[in-house]
Amino acid sequence: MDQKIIVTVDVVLLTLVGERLEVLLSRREREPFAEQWALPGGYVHAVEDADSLAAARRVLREKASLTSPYLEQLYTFSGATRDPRGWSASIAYYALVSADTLRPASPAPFELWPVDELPRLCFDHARIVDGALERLRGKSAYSSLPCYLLPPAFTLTELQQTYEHVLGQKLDKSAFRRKLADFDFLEVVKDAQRTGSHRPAQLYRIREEKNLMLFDRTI
Amino acid sequence: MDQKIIVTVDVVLLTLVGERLEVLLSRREREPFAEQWALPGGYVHAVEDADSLAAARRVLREKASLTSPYLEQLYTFSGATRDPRGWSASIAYYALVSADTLRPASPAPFELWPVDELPRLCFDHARIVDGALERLRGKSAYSSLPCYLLPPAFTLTELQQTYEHVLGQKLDKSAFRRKLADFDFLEVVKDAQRTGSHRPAQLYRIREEKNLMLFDRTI
DNA sequence: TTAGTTCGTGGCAAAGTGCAACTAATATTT
DNA sequence: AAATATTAGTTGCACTTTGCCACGAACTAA
Repeated sequence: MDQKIIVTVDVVLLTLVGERLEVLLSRREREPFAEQWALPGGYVHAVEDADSLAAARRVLREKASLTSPYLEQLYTFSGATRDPRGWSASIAYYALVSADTLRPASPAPFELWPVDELPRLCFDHARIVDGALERLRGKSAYSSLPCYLLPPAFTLTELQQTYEHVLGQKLDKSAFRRKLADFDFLEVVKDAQRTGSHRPAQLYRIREEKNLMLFDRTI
Repeated sequence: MDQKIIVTVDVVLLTLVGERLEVLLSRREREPFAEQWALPGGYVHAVEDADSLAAARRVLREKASLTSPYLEQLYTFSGATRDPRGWSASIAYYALVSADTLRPASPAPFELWPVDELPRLCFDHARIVDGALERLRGKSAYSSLPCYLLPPAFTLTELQQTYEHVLGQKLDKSAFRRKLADFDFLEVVKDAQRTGSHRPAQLYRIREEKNLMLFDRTI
């Protein structure tokens, strides 16, 4: 080994609050940059973490009490100058959760910030957030990724609006539903409807055997 | 820092030889696994490498005398058990080059192996190769990535065949050319034709201002 | 009952795609 | 010199997919 290298994981946890994507930030407890806003993260613990995914899960568990959101490796940001302590590599992950997942812990050591009104972030964390947004938006056009921003059961209109907010464009209702039917990764939740102020809407969920679906064309 | 962590870069260099994708492998010079086949790679040098991309470039320069191929970060493979020396993280990159780029250095410390007839590889390098192939194949369906498996100037038939070999399926000639025209990232090389045993073919190159193009639909 | 709103589906014109035939340009053969 | 073979590049057309809009269905509220 050439010299000691700092290895951390950082997690970009995204959720949809109303029409806006928000990201979970926490105040750093230690130097450098103590008290400033940063992504939840920390050193990889070689004794405790089997791999970097396990480290990311641990971070989410410790900082946001989350157990199993959608979690995917994003990119590794590295270099000599991104951390004042020395040459560092941050293995970045991004996580998607429904907004209500975060409600319970209210007096929490974290806050949700809209992605287009972020405070100044430590290190290169602003770039990491940008990378996560680019990945989310790019991948959402041809995958079922936005489902993970919703609770387990949702209506087709809710799903369409989620796609619209993530992609930043309106979609056609009938074309959207035709494609959902073609791709065939949802199933109706029997006898479950979203009952509101008007005609009730059928609830759907991701079919159990399907995980993230990649489509052969755009949604 | 919790404990010392090994940080390396490994590069999956892919090229198209005839109809088959091949990957560059080299024999390891040191323990562990000395003399066995592995991806070109090595420790990140904190003093020498500005970041992991620079480290990957250095590896390619040292092991394959390559200066500027298409080079993109793939994924970071990490964990306590993938390297017998301890907890390690390999920041993996993949590179694409045209076959003729590798011809010059003939008595070289590396060999090209067809991706579906690989020898036993060290560490988890077989998984890393799989990841690179998955990325290449996935991304090729909606991007100009396969261009980088060709020399700077090429005919449209050569480009179509490259797509076909990477994607593993035949494409329609007229639809393929219509889409190339729509996406508009190629330009004719004036007065340059591939002259063979029959009708000559116009040579094209990637338009200078365009880098990797992502299409809004499949090629 | 009636009006208002959202859910869900169907029709249709326009755009995109797959298939095959056609013309063009060259080398090779006769 | 003419005919043949082969690859390059284009065109026409049927078929599929998409975008747009409207309609009926189901519920709440007045």
